Amino acid sequence: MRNEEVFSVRGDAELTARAGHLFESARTEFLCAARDLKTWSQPEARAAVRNRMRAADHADFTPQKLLSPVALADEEARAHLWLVRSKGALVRISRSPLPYETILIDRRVMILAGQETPTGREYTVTTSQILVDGVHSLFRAIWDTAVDLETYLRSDVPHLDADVRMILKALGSGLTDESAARRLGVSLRTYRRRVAELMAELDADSRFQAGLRAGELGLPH
Amino acid sequence: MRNEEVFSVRGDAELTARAGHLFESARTEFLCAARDLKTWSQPEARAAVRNRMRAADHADFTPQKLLSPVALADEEARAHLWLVRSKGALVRISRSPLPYETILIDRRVMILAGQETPTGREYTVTTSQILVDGVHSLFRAIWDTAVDLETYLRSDVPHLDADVRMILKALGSGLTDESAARRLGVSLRTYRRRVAELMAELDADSRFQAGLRAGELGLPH
DNA sequence: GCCAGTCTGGCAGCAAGCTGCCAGGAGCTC
DNA sequence: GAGCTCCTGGCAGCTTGCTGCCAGACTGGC
Repeated sequence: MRNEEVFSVRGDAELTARAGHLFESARTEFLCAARDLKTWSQPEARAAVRNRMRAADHADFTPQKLLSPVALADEEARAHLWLVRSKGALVRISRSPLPYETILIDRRVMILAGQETPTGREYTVTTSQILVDGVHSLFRAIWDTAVDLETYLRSDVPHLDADVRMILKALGSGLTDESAARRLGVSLRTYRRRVAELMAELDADSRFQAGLRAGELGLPH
Repeated sequence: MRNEEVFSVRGDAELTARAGHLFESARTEFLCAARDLKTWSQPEARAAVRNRMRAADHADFTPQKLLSPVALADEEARAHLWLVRSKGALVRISRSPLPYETILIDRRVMILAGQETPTGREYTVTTSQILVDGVHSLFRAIWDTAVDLETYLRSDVPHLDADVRMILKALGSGLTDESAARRLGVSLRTYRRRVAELMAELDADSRFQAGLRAGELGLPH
């Protein structure tokens, strides 16, 4: 393998210096997987992608951002994501943590970020076609099972809420309302009220649809 | 980056020669993502893993195989998977194609397979920690959303069946049985019969549960 | 205290879903 | 054609789910 196909840099400055042009060179595809929005914060890279966005007609250049749910933790982050989205990027949320950030450009270049260290984050840049293709297919696999930002937010219900989880669990276990209500120690009326609320939150017209949504979002987890 | 951290080989013989010892060296983790069972067919590698399995106490060494649904196409493949599973490996099925095969050993070594060529398949082997960690986290993400072999087979229904898809779609769209039956041009009785059959196939007691299963399995796709 | 707001559970009635039964019809073999 | 199987759809009766309405209970503020 030719040595120049893989190299590492340490710190954002060095990354910008040695790989900044790669961001500019994006032509058809810009895939980004990250835990949150902090990693790719180098202004230069952002600017490069922004320029690219401006220049391109969006039909053939749509960045795709794949994030874990923690990226939605604060309002600022959400606002930024909506902005990104409004500019034509696709944003999806994966259930998994994605601790190591990844960027794929035009199925040609891959940039992987390592852990933060005192001397700066280390990045590995590669153009090895096998490595890029392999990671590309993994990215696609996660992308396919991730849910769209809008869908995610629309049903980003308080599922931390223990009550709702109980209802979901009861529904998912296939009990009748009567047994479920008894098991949860509430009246039939209240149980059904809860179910109706849950269905409203999931924007579902039927229980089947509610189950479907819940399953798609992986809610019982 | 030190050059020896990444190298490529062409053909199974060369892979075995230069990386065979890595298979033997697996101590705690052996992750494998593949489209089907044909790729990692080199007897030497298989034997190495088998040896490893025999030697280890299974509590701290469980290979994890992640496959796409096409791996279940024929009976022979299914039988093999059951065998693998009975020996302690975990097998999961991902909805995505996974065209490029990946092996991760002890979070230390990664082997990616490229496309088949006339002179043999090309493999890239790397021990770069950043690359390995990055791919490892992507693998984990897919693994988390993939379904267990048993679960998959239990409900590996003929969803290729256009009829069933229609029913699912109708249910998923939140129509009442009456509208759905009208839309599908069947009687209410028949529609409900179909729904009941579907529920039986999904092993569901309630429509919610059926929806949940369907959602988990990504059936509307 | 009194008032407002929120949550609960019973009741009642309707809508939706489920299923056993049976009558037809299509396609098949003999 | 007779006999058979498989599928369909109507009917009927039952269960389950859904929801509006109202009464009671609790909380917090004034």
